[in-house]
Amino acid sequence: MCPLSMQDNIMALFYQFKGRMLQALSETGSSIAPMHVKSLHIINRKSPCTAQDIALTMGRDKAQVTRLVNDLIARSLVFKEPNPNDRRSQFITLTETGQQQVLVMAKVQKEVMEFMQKDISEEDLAAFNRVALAMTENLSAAGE
Amino acid sequence: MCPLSMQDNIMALFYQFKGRMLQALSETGSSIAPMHVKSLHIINRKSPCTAQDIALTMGRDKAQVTRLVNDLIARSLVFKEPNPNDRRSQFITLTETGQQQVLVMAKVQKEVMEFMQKDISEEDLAAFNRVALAMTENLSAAGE
DNA sequence: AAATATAATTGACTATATCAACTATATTTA
DNA sequence: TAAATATAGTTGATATAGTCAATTATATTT
Repeated sequence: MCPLSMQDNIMALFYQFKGRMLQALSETGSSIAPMHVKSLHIINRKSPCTAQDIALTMGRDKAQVTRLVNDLIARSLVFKEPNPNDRRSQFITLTETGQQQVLVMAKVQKEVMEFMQKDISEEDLAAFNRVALAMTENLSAAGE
Repeated sequence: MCPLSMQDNIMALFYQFKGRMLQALSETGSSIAPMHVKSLHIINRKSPCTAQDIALTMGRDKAQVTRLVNDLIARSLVFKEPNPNDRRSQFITLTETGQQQVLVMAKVQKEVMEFMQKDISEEDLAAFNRVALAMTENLSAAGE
């Protein structure tokens, strides 16, 4: 259990996971970028959703979110409505097409996850999940 | 053990890990980009190392590698020598400064890893590591 | 010797990401 | 309530990451 070899394992897993997700996504035929996928998921989960919500959830710059949302609007995946509580901000909502896209992406994610978990026991998966959660908590605690 | 919640856990872990590594790296004072770090590790491990080796190991474009190596040379972290076996290519080697930089980066990685593993038992870590390896194998098998 | 392959470079381009300045609105406080 | 301050979002400039096609100089194959 040497920390360095574990580092390598984690990095390799990250790398493979990312690559597989990208490939699976491109195989759906929809030429949608990873950042677009993440934004759509956030918009799908949080309602109402403002640009600020997206920026905070993704931990990214407001400027980038503005451009991201503009791209999504240009692709007819989302639209904006005025926020009745605050005239500075707007609510961002999925269009019909956007909702369909979210379904496709969820399916792709599920398939990659299932492929990744093939031949791994329920107990092992549960343990992995539990440790991953503990690690995430350790890392996020480091911030403050 | 629902696949979707596990997906979220993995993504969150990846995100936190990446962020912590970036932060820890910037705290060393060396303003070095992630891709530079990766290249230095590769050059450190493989000797002799050509631009082609870096491109293959990182799975990136040759053009990008050329520019990456030029940056590293400009920062006096590596240098080039003629490859005696092939006059088209050159060997890329760490300078003294480059070797020091690799040591600093390895220390940073180790610290983040240890922080991440805090209060997690040896058994759990071993299980995590084993499952991570199995998952990586599943994912890489998917390619062919 | 000619054709083909490979290593590296360069130019042009696109995507991703961040910072600082700005506009418009909200909120706080004096 | 008027002035100061904070916040939501946009824009411009710039940096980093990544790709494609063309080119040069060697190597290898036929």
